[in-house]
Amino acid sequence: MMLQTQLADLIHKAARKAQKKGDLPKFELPEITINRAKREGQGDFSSALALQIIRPVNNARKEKGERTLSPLQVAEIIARRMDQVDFVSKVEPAKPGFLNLTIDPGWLAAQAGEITRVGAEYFQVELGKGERVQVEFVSANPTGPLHFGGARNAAIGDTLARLLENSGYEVQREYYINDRGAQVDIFGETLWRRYQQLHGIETDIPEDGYPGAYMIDYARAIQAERGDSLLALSDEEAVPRFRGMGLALVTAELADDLGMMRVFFDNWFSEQSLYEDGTFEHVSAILRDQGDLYLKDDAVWFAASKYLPKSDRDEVFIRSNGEPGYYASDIAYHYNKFITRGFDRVIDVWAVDHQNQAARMPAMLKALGIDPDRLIVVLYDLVTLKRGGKEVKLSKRSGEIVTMREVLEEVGPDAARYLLLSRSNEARIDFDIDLAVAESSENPVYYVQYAHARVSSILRKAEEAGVDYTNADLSLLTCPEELALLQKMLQLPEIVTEAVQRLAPHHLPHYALDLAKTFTKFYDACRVLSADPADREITHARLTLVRATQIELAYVLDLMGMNAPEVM
RNA sequence: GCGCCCGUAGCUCAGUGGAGAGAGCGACAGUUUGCGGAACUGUAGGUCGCAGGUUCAAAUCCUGCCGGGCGUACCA
Repeated sequence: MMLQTQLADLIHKAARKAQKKGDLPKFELPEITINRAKREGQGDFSSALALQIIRPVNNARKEKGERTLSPLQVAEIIARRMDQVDFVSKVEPAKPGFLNLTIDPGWLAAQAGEITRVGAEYFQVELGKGERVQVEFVSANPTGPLHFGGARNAAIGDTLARLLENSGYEVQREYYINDRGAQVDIFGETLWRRYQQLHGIETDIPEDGYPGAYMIDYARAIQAERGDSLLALSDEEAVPRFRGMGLALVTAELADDLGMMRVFFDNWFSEQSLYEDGTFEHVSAILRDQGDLYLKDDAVWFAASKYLPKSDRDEVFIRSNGEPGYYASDIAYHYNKFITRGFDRVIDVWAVDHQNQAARMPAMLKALGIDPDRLIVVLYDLVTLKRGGKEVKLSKRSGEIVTMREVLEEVGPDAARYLLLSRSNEARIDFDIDLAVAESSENPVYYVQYAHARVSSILRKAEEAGVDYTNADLSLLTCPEELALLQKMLQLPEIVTEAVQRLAPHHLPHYALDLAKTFTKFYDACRVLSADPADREITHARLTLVRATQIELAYVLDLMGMNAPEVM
């Protein structure tokens, strides 16, 4: 159990006991929150419980005609009722009413041994209890290569999935393929025209088609496989054929590109399939039977406003041309997620320009009888690319785009993932290519990985020297840098909990940098390896601490989908 | 116009109810015959956009305003 949870339990029990024994009046206690101390002399953790409950305490006392208490006195009362435990060495009430707790240094030192014994599991928090959650992300239109903006989606979605997997959730990663509708029809037609052009036929691509050169590459791939055998097709025959072949090419390419980013999907879900397997029909029937659909201006509308008290906006369900609207697909898709496949929770990762769409999701879920809280849409802001201090446009009017692949080839997946994760979802990112490739101190990616390489180097040297530190006397770990490192290490479960509960993966890179920093300070202050026999014991203890650090650094890097290099 | 998000150190950003607001980079001044110097130490730098309010306690919650981004389709 997380240290803070244990401390909160301890204080809760003490307060309850004080109430039972009559030291404090009886009333429902608030949830106990534990804060990390910010400065020296305030212990390691604190609780402000006494301040929070001062009013009900004194109200009750006044009713009984008793004298009122100060928050500090209440803190003292709680402190007196606290159980003795091995991990807390000091409990100090402090003005104006805090309760400061100090972690026992001996217990702290012993955790280095626990970590080496248990491994990365030591840092895992059981939050999911086996809950099945789907993370749907990227889901870019399958009409061309992934542009670099999609890389942020990939980094966020995949890291959320990793966080959840390591916190007791059963996770599925899904890519939703928008393989039907006008967009892909035009894509198919463009491809067909490009194919014809390759064979010397004079024809233009559609006006609102896809002008990018990559379309010619796809046409070449088809040409390579089928030669000119498809030229005889009529337009009516060709467009769907080319649409299908193009989609297959693009999805294979998407999977390949995402693999470069170390992102792998468990499932690629076809939008079209919702219309082939009857889901759409079924959902339509449900809504129709509930009276949620109505006809207006030759289109069928879904009465979304019925389910959202603050909104008077309805959504087109079937357009006047007879084609289902995008929202209709979304209803069917989420019916499939929650009802057909029965996920307990679904996370959709969308760019912020889909904010309105996100706001409309609760209405459909309510109409389907699904608790809207089971779906969380994670919105993230856009990415701009910078090179030489200047912004590089991700997509140009010519149809050319800066692809995720070309950026990855330049900066590598580690730097890309770290930098794309390092800002909160709502913040816009300026991705500086020059910084991403810089092998210098200004690049945090290298600082973190370098710490791991350095740790590995020490352990490698120890192994070469045949040092066996398995039964080290960890009580020797007493200097400030050693204890600071241990404190920092034990913070990870809090960070992970925060990241999972708020679906905010940006806490990871910040923590990783912090951890690397704290280790490097220890490294600088405390010599680990020594040939002097007098240093034998302390060397063994410190090697245990270094090994524990290695386990944790590797784990944090893995949560971010990054490599933990032993040599750089 | 309306809706959502953002506004914190020179720059890039953490911090969403707890004590005196943090980190990285940059600037300045130092450190080093050892485990990887891609290092370490120190200094300077802030009306937390502005104004009210709630609270024992506000960068954090509420209201209004200012500035910026995004959105406001029978597109996905």
